[in-house]
Amino acid sequence: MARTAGSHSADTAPRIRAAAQRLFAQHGYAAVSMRQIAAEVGVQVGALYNYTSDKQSLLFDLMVVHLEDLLDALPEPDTAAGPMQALDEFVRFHIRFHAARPEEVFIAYMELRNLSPENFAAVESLRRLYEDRLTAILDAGQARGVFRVADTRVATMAIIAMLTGVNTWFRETGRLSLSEVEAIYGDMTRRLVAG
Amino acid sequence: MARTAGSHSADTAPRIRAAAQRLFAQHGYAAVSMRQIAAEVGVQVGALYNYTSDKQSLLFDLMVVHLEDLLDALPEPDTAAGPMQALDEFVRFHIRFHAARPEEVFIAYMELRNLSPENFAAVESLRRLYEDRLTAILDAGQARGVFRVADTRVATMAIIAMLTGVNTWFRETGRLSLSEVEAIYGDMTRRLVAG
DNA sequence: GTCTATAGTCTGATAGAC
DNA sequence: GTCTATCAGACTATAGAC
Repeated sequence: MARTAGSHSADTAPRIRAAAQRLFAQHGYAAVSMRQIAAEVGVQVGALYNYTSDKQSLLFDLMVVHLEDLLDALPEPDTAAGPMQALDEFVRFHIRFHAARPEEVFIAYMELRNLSPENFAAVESLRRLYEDRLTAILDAGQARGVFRVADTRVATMAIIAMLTGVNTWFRETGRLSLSEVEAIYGDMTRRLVAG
Repeated sequence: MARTAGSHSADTAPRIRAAAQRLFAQHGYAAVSMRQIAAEVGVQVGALYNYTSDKQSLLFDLMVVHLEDLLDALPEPDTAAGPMQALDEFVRFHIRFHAARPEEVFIAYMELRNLSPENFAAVESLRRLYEDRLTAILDAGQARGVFRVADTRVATMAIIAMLTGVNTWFRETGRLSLSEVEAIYGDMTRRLVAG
């Protein structure tokens, strides 16, 4: 595959993605200029528009890929194992996945209002699919009498908020290891829903 | 008290505050211009600088006043009543206070990275004081054997994240009333820490 | 206290050379 | 595919008239 004249690097596209992600997470979408992104990549601003139609779709792509990765990576519950183990697996997965991607998570939560209405709707429906996976676990546990929850939808929102909150304070170099944190949150979540 | 020549309204200051709060919450600090704020108030942009030294201190003031109000409004635990009741009161207070101030809460969480380093430190120390109030309740309950928590600091962060998350989905016109929500979260929190 | 005018800089996006 | 140059407008903050 011959390079087009003037092409200096075959992987400009992922480098633009990475630069946008880093800068959006650090300064916020609205505060970052296309020129800043170009400088981080090492190209001039005009070159960015070979890879993205505009700044908005740079943000939208980051969010969609993140949420699609999240949905793809979430393990299917082992129906033979029961709801309690499914819940435990969800908790550990959520914490591990989110701790590994602090920038993506930050952007996905903080920049929702900078999406166009259509893009916002698309992102929200992906997020809703993820929430539904936890609600299904809670409903199954409730039906079998393993869980006793006043409202599975409210419990879903409560648990996800609690788990995602880990990203606001957890540091690799901190007092607790990630697996200790997983264990503590696993315990808290079990107690939250136990029948 | 005579009006200065050219003064059209004695309460321009609070109207600037209100406009900044509304616009920052809706569009984000970085996306809002001083001209937009001035237009919302009904003055020209130059007039704003009679009331604020710059855009940054507009944001900082909103956050500080919000957090000071929060700390002032938080009831002192009734030491005779015991930790379980203190926890319940904290939960209900937190949900009620935050539900009543969605804009302030949104700004206080989303715009931290737009604070200057000194302003960020000041805001973080106020937030820390609030967190400490919950940690103290958990420590007291732990000491008396009423609570059984693996780590009171982690439980503090988990509970506050869970409670604050209510603001992302609760609507006055929704399926549940605010007092129903308070009751559900009160129950979940008790189970989270129960000994 | 509010106005208008302005300084100096930055913005997203495009056109056309190479 | 990347570059330079450019458009048309917006930005924060200030100065000085009233």
